[in-house]
Amino acid sequence: MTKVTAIAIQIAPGDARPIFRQIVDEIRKEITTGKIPAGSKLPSVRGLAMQLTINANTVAKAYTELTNLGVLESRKGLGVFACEVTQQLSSAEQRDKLAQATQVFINDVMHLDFTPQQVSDYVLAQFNQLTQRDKDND
Amino acid sequence: MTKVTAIAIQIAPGDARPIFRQIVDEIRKEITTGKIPAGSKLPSVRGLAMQLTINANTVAKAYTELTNLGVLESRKGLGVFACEVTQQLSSAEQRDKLAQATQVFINDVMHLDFTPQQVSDYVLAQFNQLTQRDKDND
DNA sequence: ATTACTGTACTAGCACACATAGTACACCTT
DNA sequence: AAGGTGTACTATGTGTGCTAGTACAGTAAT
Repeated sequence: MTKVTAIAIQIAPGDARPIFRQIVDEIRKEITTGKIPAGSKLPSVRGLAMQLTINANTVAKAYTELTNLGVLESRKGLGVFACEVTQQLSSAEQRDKLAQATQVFINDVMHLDFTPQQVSDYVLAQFNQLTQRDKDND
Repeated sequence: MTKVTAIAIQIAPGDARPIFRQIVDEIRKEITTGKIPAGSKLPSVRGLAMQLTINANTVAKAYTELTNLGVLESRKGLGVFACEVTQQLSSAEQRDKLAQATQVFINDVMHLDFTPQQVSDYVLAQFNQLTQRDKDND
């Protein structure tokens, strides 16, 4: 039997995001950072639902979206697995996503009393810290 | 009669944000960048609703939120006006908001094939460009 | 005072997303 | 054959967004 990779998700009631989206974001992050190795098996929809004390359909919805994103691969009767390759977007699409996310981000922080340089520096620091922490956890 | 500052809002049907939020974001941005001068009068809830062909309640909802944010000031029977001072958040609250927005932003872009430095540079460029464009439009 | 304009506060209805619950089916391993 | 897997339904309840209509209080101009 393939070893099932445990997932340390915590559903936050105060989080504005719906439950299925919290699951999508968390699993995607853990796969991107390598916490969930490529090819490893994830908990079953019923198992993860039991663990998080939520409905199995909610987990299935998250898994479906992750499958459509190319992050997960599901095999009927077997389970869902982390994909080997996760990057299928073209350069143009990637620039598009970066531009869109940046616009939302700037719209959020432009009302604060920070200079563009301060914001940019903070982003860099946080981004690097996240990458560094993931390496430590390997 | 006080001159009413026109608002060049366009409601985008494809936008995922609800209508009242698009209004909030746009007005807040125009006030932050100075396109809407402090103290100037904004269109009435019914007027702006007519202009955007939406319901007056939706505009009222946006105005209420902007008033709670301290961006607008409303006077019964007179109208709503852009506030003089818009910053009432403490340093701690501002850092909090920056941290939260940054976390969401990184979570969005970390799946792309960009280095932290590239992302940080792009944020800086876009932020500066926005500030610059606003100065040009003065 | 009357009129017309302002913001504000309700109620009602409709549509949609989210989440739960239950059931059923096809697939795979044991 | 049995049990665990993903998947696909239906039904129900809840909350949000938006529209529509009505009503009320405040302000300004006449």
